Amino acid sequence: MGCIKAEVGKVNCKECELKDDTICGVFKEYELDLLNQFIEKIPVKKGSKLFKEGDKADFAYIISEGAFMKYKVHNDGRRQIMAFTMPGSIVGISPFEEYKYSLQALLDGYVCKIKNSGVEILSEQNMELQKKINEFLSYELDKTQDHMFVLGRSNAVEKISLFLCNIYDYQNEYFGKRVNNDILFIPIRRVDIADYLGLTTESVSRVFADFKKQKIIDIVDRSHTRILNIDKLRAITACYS
Amino acid sequence: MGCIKAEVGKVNCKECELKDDTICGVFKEYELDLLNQFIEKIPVKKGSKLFKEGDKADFAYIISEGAFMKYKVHNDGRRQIMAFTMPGSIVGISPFEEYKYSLQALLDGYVCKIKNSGVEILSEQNMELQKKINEFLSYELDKTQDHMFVLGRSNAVEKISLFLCNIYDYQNEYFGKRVNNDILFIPIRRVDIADYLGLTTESVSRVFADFKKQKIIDIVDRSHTRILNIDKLRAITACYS
DNA sequence: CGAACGCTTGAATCCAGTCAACCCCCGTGG
DNA sequence: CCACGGGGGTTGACTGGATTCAAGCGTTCG
Repeated sequence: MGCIKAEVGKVNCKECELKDDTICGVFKEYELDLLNQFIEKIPVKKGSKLFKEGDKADFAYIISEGAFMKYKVHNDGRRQIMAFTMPGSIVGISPFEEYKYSLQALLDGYVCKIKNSGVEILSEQNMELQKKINEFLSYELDKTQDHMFVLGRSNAVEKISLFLCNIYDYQNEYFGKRVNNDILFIPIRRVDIADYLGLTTESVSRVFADFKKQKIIDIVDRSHTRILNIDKLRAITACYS
Repeated sequence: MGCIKAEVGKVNCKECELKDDTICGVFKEYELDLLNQFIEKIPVKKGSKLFKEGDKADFAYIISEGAFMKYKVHNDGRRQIMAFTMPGSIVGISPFEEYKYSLQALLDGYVCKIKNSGVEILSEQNMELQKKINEFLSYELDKTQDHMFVLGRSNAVEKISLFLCNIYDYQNEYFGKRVNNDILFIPIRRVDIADYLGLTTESVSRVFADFKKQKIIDIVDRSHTRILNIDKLRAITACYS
């Protein structure tokens, strides 16, 4: 992925390749030194949790490398994954005392850890940051509401189609010609896809198998799916245009 | 409801009984005069739409009286209601060019209409407002994510139970002893409840009938439901605690 | 190597959707 | 006054899509 593997610990925000794609982009050159004092870059192991729902919301995290999922679990074990979160995003930023969701890593990666109190200090001096956070939250809200539609009003085939289209578009937008656009890297287990789309693992498996039989996709391996007929996928999701 | 029926048109924000329950509460006494210049109070007819998804997002609205629903419709007619919105809330506030959802009135009421550009001007001078908007968005996001869980991981009985519990709690919190706490005023058609919960009208009807047979509720009329056994409802939704 | 995990597939089940009929209420207009 | 129509709601019979349960396979990893 196109981001630097900075040393762990203190980093130099000025040299961060990702900064213009994140919330850090609001800072002027001279402000980045200040930002540096609040930020620490730390590695994250696949499967580990940055925080859990109910934990004290002390830190926000800017994702530098890797991929994460936000989710809520109820006491009978049912889980709903709210969103997958990719490099450049900020998570855990919160005006609440406690986190409202849990965050788990899908891959090894790096995050820039910053005190939420630090964000607050910075944003009191930087109107642009406030505005950016606003925009970010509005954007998150809209994405979440779109996903509500998927959960409430789509069938299994439509859910998986849209899921694949979204990943296809993401991969094309962010990597362009640098990767094979037709092979999607999906480091997400079936059970996580299921909990994201409001299905069971079996149903996810069956729809994938069905798409394969129809030659819409090819299942390369657990985490790679080749798109053979994007038009057909788009047709299935046409009503979401 | 406990809010003033101000004259239509220009209003005096200083005298608004609702102001401390809304985003307007951030303004100092002397700032309310400035706010006045941006705000206009207008009546809203039941069934009318304040705006539709895709409309130019020129105005935000603070709900003074009435009740509204936010929703998205797809081109094949399927609809998902995102949330119901009550007095004190602000809707349509947006950093985007266009609204991302539609807003329709469930009841006759009043809203305070304010230019989004005005909100922007005000918030550049008032850090508290920015912060309040942030809090509001974070709160909305959390509520939305909770509802995602309902849509993705609950069955029909749980959905209706939670729906009723939420209204019960809302009514008790906001009206306290002033109204009969057991009779819920639900000015929402079955089809709207269905589109909110990801069900069909028939299913909603059936669950209501089932609850009635179990003496959990009594259906007074179309828009009034009496809660006979709140404990049983809470038990059904126990996993959401 | 064995155990655990993740994934797939099949068969049976069931919950919610679909289709259809009917009711009630209410407003309208002859 | 009543007839009519339409919107909203309910109920029943049937259907079907997704879940559940169960078995089996391949891969990974201690």
